[in-house]
Amino acid sequence: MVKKRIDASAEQRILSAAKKIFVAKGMTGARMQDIADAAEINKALLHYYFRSKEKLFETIFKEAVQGFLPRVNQIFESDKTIFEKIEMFCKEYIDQIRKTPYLPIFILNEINQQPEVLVKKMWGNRKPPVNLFFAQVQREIKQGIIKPTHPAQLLMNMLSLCIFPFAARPILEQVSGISKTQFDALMEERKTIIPQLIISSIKK
Amino acid sequence: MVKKRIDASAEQRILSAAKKIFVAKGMTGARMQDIADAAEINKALLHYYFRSKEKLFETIFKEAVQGFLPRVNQIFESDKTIFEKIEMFCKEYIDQIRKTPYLPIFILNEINQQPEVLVKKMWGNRKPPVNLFFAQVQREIKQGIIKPTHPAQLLMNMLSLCIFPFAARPILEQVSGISKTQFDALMEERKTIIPQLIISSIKK
DNA sequence: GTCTATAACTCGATAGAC
DNA sequence: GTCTATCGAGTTATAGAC
Repeated sequence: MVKKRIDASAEQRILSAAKKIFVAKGMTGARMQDIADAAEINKALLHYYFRSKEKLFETIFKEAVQGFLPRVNQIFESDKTIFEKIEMFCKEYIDQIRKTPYLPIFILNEINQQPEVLVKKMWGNRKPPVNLFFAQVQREIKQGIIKPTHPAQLLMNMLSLCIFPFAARPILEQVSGISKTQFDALMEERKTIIPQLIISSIKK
Repeated sequence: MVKKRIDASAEQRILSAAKKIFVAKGMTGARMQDIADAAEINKALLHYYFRSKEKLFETIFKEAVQGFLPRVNQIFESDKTIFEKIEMFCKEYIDQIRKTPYLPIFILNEINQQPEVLVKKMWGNRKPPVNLFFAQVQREIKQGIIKPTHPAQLLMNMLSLCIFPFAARPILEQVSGISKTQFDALMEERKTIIPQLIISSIKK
């Protein structure tokens, strides 16, 4: 039961390599050999640590999704106005996606492949505190702070505007002829543009 | 060289089945056997009509993308104000995606898998008339009709708000606990909400 | 724990009869 | 054109030595 802990342990190297390969090629496109090569270990070790490709994938998928949420949850659970939360959310989210720009399309695609299975595995029993957000929106509507708006529309707008450009990046760059650096600059600008856009649409 | 043209020809049935399977499972996830079954023909016939899986995929992919664009192109090329074009685009686009809601995530994912190859195959030499749109935006900015805005930001906003909800549909439904019918109603509402949102952000 | 070798199986592709 | 049968490459997974 004793494992090497010199350098990164084999298990850790596998996890990191598997994440890289699965995110790049998807569940069906990734091969165990690719992962073994990236981890610089033997293929058989993958099965020693994680019984099967599917188990390994599940581990990676959970990890990927959960690494994506906690900071965002903090914002929703905090004690701020909707306006403040929207602004914090967009800035935080864009910065976070920038670090792992291929994660959104990976998650979206895999969930579309097997929605019931994966959605359950992602959150188990506790979902992100969207209900808190929805409740706050409805409260502030009643208080006359913001215009009547379906909270789901608000959420869709925030997520769409922050995430989609990364998922469509190759198309956008090609179609509109913008460079990598221009794209980065545009995304930086979006950290202020998006909150403005959304807030001005609901502010009374 | 004579082919059966009774009912749908084998070739047509293959194309339709292949589209269904490829869109649902992606290039790597789809199997030729699945496609043959869906088309109710033998696996060998797939190779008779389309030499290989890759060729068949390319055919489907091109068809899928090109079926997605012409109506949209018409709008951009038309002789309207930016405000009118934005409104027409969003309404038209949402209606179109509704008919094939799995197409966006399929296209986004496949392009992320092999960006250079597929982007070229999609448009060959002629890209969608995004440059026309960009030019018009810049013209109307100079004329003082709309606020200074990077045209690419405007395009990203339109595409994001229209497309993303479909790509993230399973997550959105699960996380925010909305039903299929509620989702449909929300998307119908978005046909007017999105243009309002975007136009009010650029109107002087 | 880590490796080599190989079993067991899937899948794209082809040969060849009709 | 359409089918059955089968090949051969590639992949997941396991057995067994060290």
